[in-house]
Amino acid sequence: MYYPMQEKLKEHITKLVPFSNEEFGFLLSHFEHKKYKKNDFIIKEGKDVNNCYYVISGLLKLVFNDANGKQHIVSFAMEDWWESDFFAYFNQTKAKMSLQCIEDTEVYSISLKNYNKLSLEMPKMERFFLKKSHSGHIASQNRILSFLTSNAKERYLQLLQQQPLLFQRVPKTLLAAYLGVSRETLSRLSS
Amino acid sequence: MYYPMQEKLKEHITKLVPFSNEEFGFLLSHFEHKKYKKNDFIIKEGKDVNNCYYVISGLLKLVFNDANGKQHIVSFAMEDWWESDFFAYFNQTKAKMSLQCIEDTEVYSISLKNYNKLSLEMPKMERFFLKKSHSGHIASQNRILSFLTSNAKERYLQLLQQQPLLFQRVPKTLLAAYLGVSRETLSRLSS
DNA sequence: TCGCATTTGTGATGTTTGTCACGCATTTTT
DNA sequence: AAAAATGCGTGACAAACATCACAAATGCGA
Repeated sequence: MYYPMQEKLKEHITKLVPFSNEEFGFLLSHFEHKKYKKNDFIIKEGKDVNNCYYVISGLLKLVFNDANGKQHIVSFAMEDWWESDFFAYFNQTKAKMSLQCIEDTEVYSISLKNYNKLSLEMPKMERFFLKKSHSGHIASQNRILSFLTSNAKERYLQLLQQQPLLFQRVPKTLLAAYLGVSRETLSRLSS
Repeated sequence: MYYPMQEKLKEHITKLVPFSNEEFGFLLSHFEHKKYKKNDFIIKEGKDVNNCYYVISGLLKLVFNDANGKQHIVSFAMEDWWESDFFAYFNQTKAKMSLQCIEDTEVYSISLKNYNKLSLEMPKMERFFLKKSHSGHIASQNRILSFLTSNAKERYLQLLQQQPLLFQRVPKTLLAAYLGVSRETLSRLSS
């Protein structure tokens, strides 16, 4: 029997760190497969964050809601991304952000307990997590740099170039909340 | 004989992951101790990035210089911070940023070769690097959030609250380059 | 298919921030 | 000690961006 979801994760992981089929079967047993519908909350602000998520398919937004009711999008999590409210996850505190489905989404989830267990049992898996964390950190730094060096129009053009698919999949309002400009300004930039 | 610098690193590491004196001696042998003077470049844009640095004492800035000759400060690295141009370091490419001393600075440096060697030889050390990388990633996300949710004055006040020491140690011009505002605007905010 | 919510564009206006210019104090260099 | 560079504040003006208001278009559920 063929499991395309498993193959996706397997390729994703072994691209960075090689694993045999047996090893992969073992590490997979630490994950749970879950499906969510559009608009479902995977993580809700104020609640516990028990899991970290690998996106098999679909699209998520990691959102911070400020005191004025405005939403700010820290990241979009697409296919092959790992996402969570990492601070709350690793420190076992309540979520300050929400993780919500923009589209129907399939994920593998791993609890912190299993994350730690797996890291201890399989040093190669800890190596994988380390590499992923490095790229996440680097990606965040690049986003910081775009705020420092670029104005709204330039950030808009950079995103259009780097993630053209996003413009077909999410409403402009959300892109504005990601770019840090108002909806109206974004609308004027794109015309 | 007493080595205060070694003690600093030892405490810094064992706070997250415990090591015996023997183990620490072994891991320390993978590092080099170096001293730099104010204004020295530790990493220079366009050059190779052979090392990652732990700051024993002093103060560094991680800077990106844009096409217009403006400098943008990605981060200040103080005592107990780890810093490098991580993209260039892990991918063995030329530096896109510079790491320069704001004050006379002492560091421990580790080459990528030794970083990988150490990670393989001591799983606990890989665990330490993983935890450090997580906190770096989380810190970057918080910085992104401050750009999304706050205007110049609010970001200025947040920095003042979170890093009050910085205001005594670095010129306002650099703080402005970190906050993403012009020197003049920052000057008006603080008066 | 109808009705309603969501999405998007656009004008008018005000606020925030950047840029250029200047003066003066402080620090560094020679 | 003189000269040069750096740091810092401030005025005047321009550019970027937010906000409020409204209308048209689109999508989606009953």
